[in-house]
Amino acid sequence: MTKSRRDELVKAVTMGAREYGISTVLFRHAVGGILGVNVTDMECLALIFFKGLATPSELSRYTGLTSGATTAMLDRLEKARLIERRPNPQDRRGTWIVLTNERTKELSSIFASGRQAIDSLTSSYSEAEMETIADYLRRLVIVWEEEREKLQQRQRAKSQR
Amino acid sequence: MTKSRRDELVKAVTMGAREYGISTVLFRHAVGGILGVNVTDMECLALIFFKGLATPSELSRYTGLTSGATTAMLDRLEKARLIERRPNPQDRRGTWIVLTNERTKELSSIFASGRQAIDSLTSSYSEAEMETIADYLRRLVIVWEEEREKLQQRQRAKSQR
DNA sequence: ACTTTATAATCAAGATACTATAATTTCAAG
DNA sequence: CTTGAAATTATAGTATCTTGATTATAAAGT
Repeated sequence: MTKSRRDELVKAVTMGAREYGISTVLFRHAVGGILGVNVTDMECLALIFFKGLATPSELSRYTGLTSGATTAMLDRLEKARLIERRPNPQDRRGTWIVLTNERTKELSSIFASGRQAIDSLTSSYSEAEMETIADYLRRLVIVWEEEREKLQQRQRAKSQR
Repeated sequence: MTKSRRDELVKAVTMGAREYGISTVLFRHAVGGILGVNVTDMECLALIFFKGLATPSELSRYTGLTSGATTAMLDRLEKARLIERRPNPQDRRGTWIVLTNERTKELSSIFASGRQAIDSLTSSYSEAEMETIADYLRRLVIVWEEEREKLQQRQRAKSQR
C-alpha cells in the first residue's frame, strides 16, 4: 500500500512543528550563552520578554520551581541587571517582574534581526494563508494544553494510590 | 494611523508561533514530572524520541551541556532505564544512544493521545493549506538556524577581544 | 611505520542550583 | 480578627553543572 499524498502532507506538517520546537530550543541556548544565564533562567526570561510582565508565582508555575528556588532565580537575574522587581500597586503583597531598560535594549538588539526576518517571512504569504497558519498554531496550542491537563490528571490519580 | 489587516495577521501568526513554543515547554515539564526526570534530561529525551538515534556529542551540542555533564545525564537516563548505550560499529570511540524498548512503549503511550489529536487537527485542513503550513514551518526553522549562527559568530568575535 | 593532532566519551573535584520544609512579613478578604 | 495568599528567608541535604585531566580511538602529516 502506498502512502497517500494527504498522509505525506500531514507528516510534513507535524515534522515541521517538531523541528520548529527543536530550533527554538537551540536558539534559546545560544541566547543564554550570550547573556550568561542558565537554562531555567533563560526560560523565564523568554516568558517575561514575551509577556512584558510576570509575577514570581507565574514564573514558578511555568518553570516548575519551588518558591524558594524561584526567589533565588530572580535574585540572579536581578543581580545580572536583566530584570527588576516592582511593587504591584493593586496588591502590595505582590511583585511584578519586568525587564530592565538597559538590557531590554540588548535583548531587543539580539532579537531584532530574527524578528525582522520572521516578519518578512510571514509577510510573504497571502492574507488567506496567514489566516490558515495562525489558525493552525492557535489550535495546536489548545491541543497541547489539553494534553497537559490530561497528563496532570493522570499524575494526580497515580499519586493518590 | 490604524493598523492594516495585513499587519494584524502578521502579528497573529508570530504570536501563535511564540505561544506554541511556550505550550511545548509546559508540556515537556509535565512529561518530565511523570517520568521523574528534570528539564535537561527531558529535552534530551525528546530529541532522542524524535530522531530515534543520537550520539552523546550531538546531545551535548543540543543541550549546551559540557561533555562531562552529558555523561552524567546519560548515566541518569540509563539508570532510569529510559535509554541504552550501544557501541557505534563504524567508530569504536563513539556511542549510540537509543530508547529502551520497555519504556519506549510508556513514552509512546504518553504521546499517543497528543499525536493523534495533532494528526486529526492537521488532517482537517485542505491539501493546499497543509502545504502552506508545512512550508511556513520549514522556513521558520531555517530563519532560527540562521539567527543562531549569527549569534554564535558574534559570541566568538566577542570572546576573541 | 610513527608521531602528532583531533575527536568521543568518561571521570574526579569543587562550585552552583534545587528540593523540602519551616518560619516570617505583609497584606487581602470574609 | 481570623484565615489564607504572595513573596521572601533560612537551613540541610541532594542533584546537577563546570573545569580540567584521562583513556581510547581515528585521521593526518612526515
